[in-house]
Order: sequence, then C-alpha cells, then structure tokens
Amino acid sequence: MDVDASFRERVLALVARIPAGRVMTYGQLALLAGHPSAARQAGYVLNSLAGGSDLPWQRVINAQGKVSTHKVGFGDLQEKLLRAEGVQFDAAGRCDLPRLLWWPEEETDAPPERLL
DNA sequence: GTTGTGACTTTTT
DNA sequence: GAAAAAGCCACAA
Repeated sequence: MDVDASFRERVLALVARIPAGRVMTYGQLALLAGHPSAARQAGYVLNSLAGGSDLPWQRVINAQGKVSTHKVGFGDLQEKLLRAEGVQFDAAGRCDLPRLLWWPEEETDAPPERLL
C-alpha cells in the first residue's frame, strides 16, 4: 500500500470497492485507512465528496447499521439508495449489519441475493 | 499556531 | 433500549 496516500484517499479507494448491496462502517474505513479511531474523519471525508463524486458513498453507514446522513441534509436519500440495491431496513431504520457488512479482503463478487 | 467542528465508536448510567 | 460522556483525528477559519 502506498503510505504516501492521505487518509482521505484511502477511504475513497475503499468506498469505491464496496460491491452493490453491501455496506461498510466508518470505523472500518478508518481502521483500513490506518487510523483505528478516525471514524469521524471517515465521515467528514465523504461529506466533502457527497454530491460531487461518483463514489458509492451511500454504502457507508455507522456501526449501528443505520444511516447518518439525515443530519446533513440528505434526509432518507441514502436509505432509499440502499434499498434500491437490495439492502433491507427494519422499522428502526437499521439493516442486518453482520450480513451486509463487507471487508476488502473478501473481494466477493457474489450478489447479495446469494447470501440469503 | 490555535480553535472549533463533525456522515463516528464505545462505554457507562 | 435510550441517553450522555469521553476519546479520537483530519480539515477549515
């Protein structure tokens, strides 16, 4: 890995590799980016790119399996986008984190339907 | 160089 | 289960 890459570039690289129907937490991005406790920063990075990037930022959620964009003016947009990809949300606005969580090491191309 | 802020996480009440 | 506090780090002013 290129240690020259900034924290933000690594986060973006990871987000870009998230398969459709899968999600990652901010904590994971921070951990994989080299800073186990920079979860907040992971979110900050995405906030700077939201709307102006082609990255699947909607696939990044918090550790509780819920979206956090409703505070930033996105409303329920993220939840809608994820539902369109096959992610199911319960009444509490949460998704099955252990099942949908994706790690770069897996590199699984299997569609979410297959996981059922 | 200092201050404030936040799309977070975890532990504790 | 919900609410509060502390810890954490990059970025903008």
